[in-house]
Amino acid sequence: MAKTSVWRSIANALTAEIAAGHYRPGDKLPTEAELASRFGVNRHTVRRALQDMQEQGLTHARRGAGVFVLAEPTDYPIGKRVRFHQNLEAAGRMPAKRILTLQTRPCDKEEAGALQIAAGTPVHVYEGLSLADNIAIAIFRSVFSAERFPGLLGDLDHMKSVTRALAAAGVKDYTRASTRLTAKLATATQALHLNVAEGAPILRTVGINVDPDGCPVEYGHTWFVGDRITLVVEG
Amino acid sequence: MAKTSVWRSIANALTAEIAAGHYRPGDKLPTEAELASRFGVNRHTVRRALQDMQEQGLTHARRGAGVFVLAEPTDYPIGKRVRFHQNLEAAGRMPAKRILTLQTRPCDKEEAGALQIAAGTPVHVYEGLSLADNIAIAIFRSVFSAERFPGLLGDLDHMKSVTRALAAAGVKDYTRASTRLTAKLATATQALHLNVAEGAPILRTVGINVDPDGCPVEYGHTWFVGDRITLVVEG
DNA sequence: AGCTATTTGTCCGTATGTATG
DNA sequence: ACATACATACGGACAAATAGC
Repeated sequence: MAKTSVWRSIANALTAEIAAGHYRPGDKLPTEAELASRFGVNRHTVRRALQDMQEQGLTHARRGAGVFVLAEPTDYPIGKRVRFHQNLEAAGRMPAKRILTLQTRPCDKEEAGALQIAAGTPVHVYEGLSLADNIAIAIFRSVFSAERFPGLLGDLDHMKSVTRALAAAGVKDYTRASTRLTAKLATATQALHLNVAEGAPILRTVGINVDPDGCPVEYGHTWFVGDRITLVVEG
Repeated sequence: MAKTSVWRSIANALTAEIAAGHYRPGDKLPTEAELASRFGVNRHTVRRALQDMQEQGLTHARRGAGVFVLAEPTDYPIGKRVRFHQNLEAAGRMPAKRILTLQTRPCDKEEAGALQIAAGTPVHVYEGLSLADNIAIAIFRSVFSAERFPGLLGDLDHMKSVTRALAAAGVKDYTRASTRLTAKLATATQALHLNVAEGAPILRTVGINVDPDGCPVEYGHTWFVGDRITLVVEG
């Protein structure tokens, strides 16, 4: 059990209050002095917490004015002409893959919506690390319907390939229906696995793969190390 | 001219020394106390600089051991099957565009290589801000050959559209030949324009647009606000 | 316009905790 | 066990930008 520092717990408390809607985007947070008084700490301890939140893009400080909550992230549609067909296995450049977790659990609402299944339905979750030249390149998480693919977990375990495991389950081909790209900052857990600093730039892709009938088969997240990686896309 | 703080100049000095190869990846930097003595500042001022470098993924501190230089960034090719056809004008969702700079200057080596022209050849540089709902979405920079498009600057100025300006110059259609995606951290200038915190996550795309003959016509960079937007790509 | 109080930014100094070697 | 080195927290002081009068 890691003892959490005071500034980190303050950052968590303020983040939770923003998430709960206590402070809305555009709102001004209490002054550093007020927060220091409220939490019973020195102003610098509050500053450290606010700095952390600012690095995560949650807040923004304006000297002389105050600390303000930034706007909620909004999606930005590029349009139908945009195509981003991503298939890491097809790249032929994935020398190593390390399995972090393989488990079956009830899906949450987001996963249910992506896979078009009922919430709470069991799903297989495959989390792992992609390495190239023994350097961590990305963390990925793939979610599949456990009802549709009963034996997928065992196939993934020894095949270590989503494509081949799906092929064994009868899905000969699948295509990327949609991909969303965002830049994020590395969390502590991600930083640990990817061997980067906490707060390092991360390129996150969220995608849905569908079979030839258009039925979703995989809901995948990938977190690439931003500064260590450039996705080179040739059309 | 903005007065740079002491910790920032220290961070710049150390970053330059790493870039110059004075410290190689894996090397241990001098201790905070030694650096404080060398720069004639308090240890906390050095810490602020080291923290900034760590956030950028340049260094990593291990308590009790020291501060170490991380590995150099490397490119990561995905492969030829990957397609990412991006055209912001085709999205139909770019309500506002603000011109930051319009100028003609000699191109550098990188631009020369991308546009397949000789180094030092004059190029038109179009820098601007993309806004949606009066919120800054991205900074872009487009570079064109000035010899091939003599009157482009004026067209860009009043059309405010790359597509229409190129059409006026005889390029009826152009396609994205390649795009490279990277996650970055916002620089001070970018943070200012995009109204985000310095160090906020930035999604950078670097692309080359070619005419139907395959000849490069535009070399473009775009810096999206990572947390404020998600690139939604539908295939 | 100026002026003033407020608020964040920077820098210093000190002390103590915690992990490393 | 010990010295070293980074992590955290406290305190004070002044500068710089902002907001309100």
